[in-house]
Amino acid sequence: MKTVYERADIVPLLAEIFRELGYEGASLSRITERTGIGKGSLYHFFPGGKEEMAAAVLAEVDAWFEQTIYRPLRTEDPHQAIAAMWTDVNDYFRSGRRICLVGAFALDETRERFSTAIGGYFLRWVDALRSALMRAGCLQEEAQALAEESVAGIQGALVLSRALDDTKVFTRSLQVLAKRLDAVMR
Amino acid sequence: MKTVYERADIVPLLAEIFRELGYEGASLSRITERTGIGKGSLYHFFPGGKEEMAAAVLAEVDAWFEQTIYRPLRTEDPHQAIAAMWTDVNDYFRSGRRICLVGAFALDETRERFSTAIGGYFLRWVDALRSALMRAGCLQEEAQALAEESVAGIQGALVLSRALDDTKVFTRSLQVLAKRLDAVMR
DNA sequence: TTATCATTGTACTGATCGGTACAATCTTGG
DNA sequence: CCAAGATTGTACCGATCAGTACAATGATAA
Repeated sequence: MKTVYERADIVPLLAEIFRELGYEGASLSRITERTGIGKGSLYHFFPGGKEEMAAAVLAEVDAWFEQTIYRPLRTEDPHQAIAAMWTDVNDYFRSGRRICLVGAFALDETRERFSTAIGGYFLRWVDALRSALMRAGCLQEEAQALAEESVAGIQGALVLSRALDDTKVFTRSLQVLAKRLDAVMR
Repeated sequence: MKTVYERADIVPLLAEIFRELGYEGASLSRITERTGIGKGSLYHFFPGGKEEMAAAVLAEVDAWFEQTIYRPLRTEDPHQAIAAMWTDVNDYFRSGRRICLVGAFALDETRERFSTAIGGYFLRWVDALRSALMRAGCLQEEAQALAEESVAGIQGALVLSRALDDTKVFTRSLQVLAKRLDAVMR
């Protein structure tokens, strides 16, 4: 018996493991144990080993946000795009039960390994949100501050809701942040 | 030649290492390498091994916040205590160059190990801040929401400023959060 | 001084780490 | 069908992991 995978099927499984265990905590044996995928397959699709696996996960996360969140913020109706962002983010992070892999990597030495990917993810999120806010009537400085506050607020809500083990903290935080943006968009 | 330590001298060194490397990333060999303290000494003071070391670090962090931040928020003049909180937090986290160990532990599986310590740290922070806000004239619900938003905002600012590698993001975020509290305290 | 006890450096253990080698198995195109 | 290449399971590698054992060294008090 032999199960055959594609690289595209493996990346989401890896993502969940890195999310739960962190980069250092995700050992090859725990990856094979949780996914049922042997080392042979893993090193066939990711010859660069664990670092390439994590890089692939980061790239997929980035692509999802780029397509689902950033691009609409930059190009579509700002009110609609921002409203969609709040609901998409709440769904994506499963009301705080799921963490932001990029944010978690930013906190420990893993940051050094993936600094450009991590920096780009947050830089483009803030930029895209600022763009939407400016098109909705905000001045540049105010839009920049609000965008930073929103993105940071999401990350902080993930930390706090997980620490308190309370998904309501996350959902409520998102509502507060959303209302703040609504208040300045005219 | 033999250097003699006390447990109280070791804990801050361990704290810095866990902060930079995370719980899984902080191996015994890297601890001895960075601190110059041998395994003999470490297991003499912390017979429970790495887990006891991390628990001691968490306890010291908690004690520092309890004494420096939480207690003043609960018992002293709320305006002064809140103002002191912002400056103390900015100093403690070195304008975002230093991370919150408790917040970082909350994000990966390390949370399971120390869930009560992690939950207590954030619960008491939010409670203390809410207490100060209520004494300053806030209604309970508003005070609770603002306290959660402030604590989460600090954690998020740490993530974002580290991801963007920009201490100004952290300091500016703290100023924005501080002004929001000032605005509702009358 | 000497006896006692706390503290430390070093050598060691078995387990697990990330990674490699490679033959066996599957899929696919001719 | 068969050949070629893609994919996988398993055994293995040296390095490092957390933790233990213990003798040597330091401080302390009688």
